Formats: sequence, structure tokens, C-alpha cells
Amino acid sequence: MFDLKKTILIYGLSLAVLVFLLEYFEYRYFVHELSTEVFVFLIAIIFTGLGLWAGKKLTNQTKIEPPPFEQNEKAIRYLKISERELEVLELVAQGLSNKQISDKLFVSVNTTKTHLSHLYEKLDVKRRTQAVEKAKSLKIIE
Amino acid sequence: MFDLKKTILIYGLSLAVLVFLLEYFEYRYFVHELSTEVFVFLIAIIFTGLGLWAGKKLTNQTKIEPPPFEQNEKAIRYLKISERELEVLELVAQGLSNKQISDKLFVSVNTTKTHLSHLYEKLDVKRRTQAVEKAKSLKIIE
DNA sequence: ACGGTAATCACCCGAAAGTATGATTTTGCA
DNA sequence: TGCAAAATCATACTTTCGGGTGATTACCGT
Repeated sequence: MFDLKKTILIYGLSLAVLVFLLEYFEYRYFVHELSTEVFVFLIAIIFTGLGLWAGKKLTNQTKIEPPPFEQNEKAIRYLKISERELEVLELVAQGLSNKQISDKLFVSVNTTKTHLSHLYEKLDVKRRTQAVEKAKSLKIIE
Repeated sequence: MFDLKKTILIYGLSLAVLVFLLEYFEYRYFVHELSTEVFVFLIAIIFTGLGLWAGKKLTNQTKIEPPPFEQNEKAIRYLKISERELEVLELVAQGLSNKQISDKLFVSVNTTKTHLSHLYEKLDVKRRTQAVEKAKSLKIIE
């Protein structure tokens, strides 16, 4: 949007300058040396280019944006989910077992289970699959 | 891509026709009635329009498509996942327990477990969470 | 009529997950 | 410094899952 004014301005200026230059040179040099046909052709080319350029500028505010995952920090804070709990949650979402998670985080299975219990309470769910579902819908995890 | 040739063709034809018309009328009517300045202005406007149009045609192959979930039928067929198994898979993905799934489908827990076993085998996973993960990545489920 | 596949169910057993409770240590912050 | 939250671990118990095996029924196409 902020580009629109600039684009229009540049386009207008270009047009004005061109008209001025053409008008200026027209009677003095070109008309007598170049045929009107060629002159018209040049004008056509130039303004086609300008049209293309302006069109591109005016429409290219449709930039393809691959939806970047934005973690819902607010939800995390609101639910008081701790850093460690989040780590566990992410690993659960990857389909890892409690044992595998524990090995990755260098803690005992008991610790992992404790984190999970707290997570279930905070997310108000009963099972890991539900936790993953809910966490994804809340954009707590990807 | 298939539009490109058409666009160029139309553009070229328009240009040719215009040049021809201009050349034709130039000496007969306009030049003596309209000033060259106005004439140039008209050409500029016309070809700006053409440039805009061509530019739009040439760049508008970027259609914003809101990714509609398309179930990967091929994968389902390739993996030989049956209808019933798919139902179970979807319910698992919703975080339901085997018991809950069984109640929904009016079958015994054993049946649900059998379906799940087959699913794990076909999806080459060990746990329900992994199955959900994989099924989603294969676009077998949403 | 036969063979294959899908769906259904049962039983058993071990592994994994989840619950409850309590304890210790670490850490961040007032 | 001291307190609260977070992280860690343990023990014990229940529930759920998952694997293995086998059986019955039904449907579908040859």
C-alpha cells in the first residue's frame, strides 16, 4: 500500500517528462528526420514498458508468504506451561514414547511422566494424543 | 503458461492494428485537426493501458489458493488401508481412547485394537501418536 | 462353489501410559 | 536472604495400549 503513492508519482513524473521532452524535440529534430510512423512506434514501446512496470508495481503486493508458524506465546503464558513441559510436549507430538523422550532430555521416565501430568492438567486433557491435538489447535506447537 | 502465447498474440495484433490505423488516419484526419501533442498523449494512454493489461495477464498466474485438504487417495490405496481402518485412524487423531472409539463405532475394544494393529503395520509405526503424525504427513487424514 | 479380503470378536500377556503422593534440588525474583 | 515456582526423582498402583494368535461371518469376484 505504501508503494502505491510512490508508483503513481513516478509514473506521473515519467509521463510528464516524456511529454515535455517529446514536445520539445518534436518540432526541432525528429519530425523532420524520423517518419511519424517510427515516432509513434517509439512512443508505443516506451509507454507499454511504463504500463508493464506500473502494473507490476501496482499488483505485486501479492507476495507469496509461506505461513510462518507463530507460536502462541500468550496461550503458553496463560496456561503457565513451563519451558521443560513445552519440550516434552514437542517430543510427544513427534510420536516419541516416554522412554525416548526421557533419553533425549537426559531425565528419568518419572520426570517425563510428571511433566506430562502437569501438561494434561494445564491443557485439560487426559491423554497424550489429545494433548497434541489441543496444543496444535492452540498453536502452542507446530 | 498456456495463456502466454495468447496474450502475446493479442498484444501483437492490437499493436499492429493500432499502428496500421494510426498510420492510415494520421495523414488524412487527425494531424490537421489535433495537435501532435494531443496525438502523442493518446498514444501514450492507449499503450499504457495495453502494457497494464499485458502485464496483468502475464503475471496473474499467481492465483491465491486456500489449500483445500485433498485426501491422498493414492496413498490410502497403495497402503491398502480399509474404510474401517480409516475411520479408526481419524478418531485416534482426535485423541480418543480405544474405548471411546469402540463406543462410537459400535464395536468391541478388541475390534478397534485389531484395526489399529493393521494400521500400525501398514503405516510402519509402533504407536498411535506416530500413526497420526505419519498419516497427516501423508495427507491420509487432516 | 471357491478363495481372498474385510470386519468382527476373544483371550492372553507384557509394555507403556497415566495417577497419586511425596521428597529434594535449582532457580529466579522480590 | 527467602520464598515460590520449576525441575528432578522415586515408589506404588491402575488403566490403556499393543502384539500375538485364532476364530467366525460376510461379501466380492472368478
